Amino acid sequence: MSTPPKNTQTRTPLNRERVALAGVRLADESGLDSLSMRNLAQELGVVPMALYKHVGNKEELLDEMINAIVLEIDPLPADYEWKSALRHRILSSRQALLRHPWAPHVIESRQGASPIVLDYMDSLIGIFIKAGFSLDLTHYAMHALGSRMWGFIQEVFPTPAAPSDPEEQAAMFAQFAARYPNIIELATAASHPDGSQITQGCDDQFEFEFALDLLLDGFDRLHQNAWSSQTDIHTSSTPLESAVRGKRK
Amino acid sequence: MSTPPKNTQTRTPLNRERVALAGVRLADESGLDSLSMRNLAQELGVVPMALYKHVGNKEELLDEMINAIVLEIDPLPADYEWKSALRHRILSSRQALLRHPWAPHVIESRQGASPIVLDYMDSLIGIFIKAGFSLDLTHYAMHALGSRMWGFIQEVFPTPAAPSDPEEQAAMFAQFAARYPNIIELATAASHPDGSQITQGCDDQFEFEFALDLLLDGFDRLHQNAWSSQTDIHTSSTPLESAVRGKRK
DNA sequence: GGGTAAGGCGTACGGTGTACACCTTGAGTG
DNA sequence: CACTCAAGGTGTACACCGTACGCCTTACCC
Repeated sequence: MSTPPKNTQTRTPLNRERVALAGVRLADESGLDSLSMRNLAQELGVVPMALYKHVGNKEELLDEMINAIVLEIDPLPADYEWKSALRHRILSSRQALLRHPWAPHVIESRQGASPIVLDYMDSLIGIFIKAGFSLDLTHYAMHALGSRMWGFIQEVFPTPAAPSDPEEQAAMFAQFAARYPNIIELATAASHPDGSQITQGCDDQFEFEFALDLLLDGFDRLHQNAWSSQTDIHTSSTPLESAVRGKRK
Repeated sequence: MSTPPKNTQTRTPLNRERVALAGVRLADESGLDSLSMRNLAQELGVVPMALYKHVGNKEELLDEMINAIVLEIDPLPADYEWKSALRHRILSSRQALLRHPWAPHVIESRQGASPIVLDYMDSLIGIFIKAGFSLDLTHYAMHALGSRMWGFIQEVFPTPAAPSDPEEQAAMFAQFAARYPNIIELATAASHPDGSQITQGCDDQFEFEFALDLLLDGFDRLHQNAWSSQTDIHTSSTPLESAVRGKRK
């Protein structure tokens, strides 16, 4: 019987990390839809079931892929001012996620954070606490950040692609303007503002920082006004109003 | 040949809406994972491929299911003040989505809004515009709302379930406290605050309204200060600061 | 009554995740 | 050296998925 080519030395055995990294690469290059256990196995020159010696199931694979990305986030500087530290951390996370466009969708589908993910969240909470925020306010601030703590926010504001044919485009535009006057007004204003500075429709980065700073400034104000969910909850139908406008009486 | 039982009158023919509604029901009762074309067909007493006479493909089915939910949202009152109108509309959307826990995940997975979804967004934009908001600010405000305009926000703040065995639980707690001191501090504070008013860990509704009001108040302040992305963008590294703190100078 | 089209049916294909049994290899030990 | 044993890779098989394609039944209209 003919001996197969001896490639024993080229075959370094797989492990959890190499599988996860290959998963990240495959998703980066071919999209999340292409990330099947079969495709991934082929990419690694291995039979599909071999992967299960390392990851248990596909969910675990996805968990591990997220871990790999979270580890790309910049560590905390030693000394910092809370707002800029949060800002920097979150924008760094955003950069990491922008390198892996499939990641937000996967993060949202996780249930139960891995230790590495918990490390990240613990560090964010630590920033608030170290700055003297009450645990109460810290709690709600973290919830208010939501997925923004990862540097992304679900884009639920689609811009339907216009057809290329100009005539058809005009017809569709007219039809659109009739039914959605406000959307059209917004869209046309954004495409050529006064200064004609904004070229394409949207500036994702600016939009993100706009909302992030709005939240951070809001936290700041509540913190300085010693906001508390306990004292506030029954004094106003909108619980923030009194604190936000300054403690009146 | 034996004639099959004549049930012609009981069999009302399917249509797009009935299929969508059945899909909503099935997802409500059995979860989104159980919503396969096969299961849905069985629920309707029909063969799987029959559905494709009405919906084209599964994505279309999901689109239609979302439409059905959006139509549950309260209509706009005739006269309104912008902040309470937005608040009411969004909280009403939240109520609709709470009845269908699978909906957020589906909404996020959509690309390209249906006419009915666009109607909803157009109405939100209209609230801002009618209140005199600049198109500029309206644009960023809508983005800042993100998925919050639907009344949900991705919960990326999991609370891993504690094991039932008390001894094991204590061990896990100690281990947790060592690695995630801030998370533990937050969690223990939330579970028995000063007034011991909060019973369970979190109050979703309050958390949601906290963040919503924080944003709405922020929009309000920017609007009153005549905020603009153009004038602001180069005067401060954090674009909001100058406007938020009041136009100094 | 004959044509027509809508709507339901049946089969089949290629894809998925993964359970289970098997085989190969290399290190450790008598 | 021979033996064991476990880790890691293999192969087959199953249930399920979305859906393409062709056929058949039924209701209606001229």
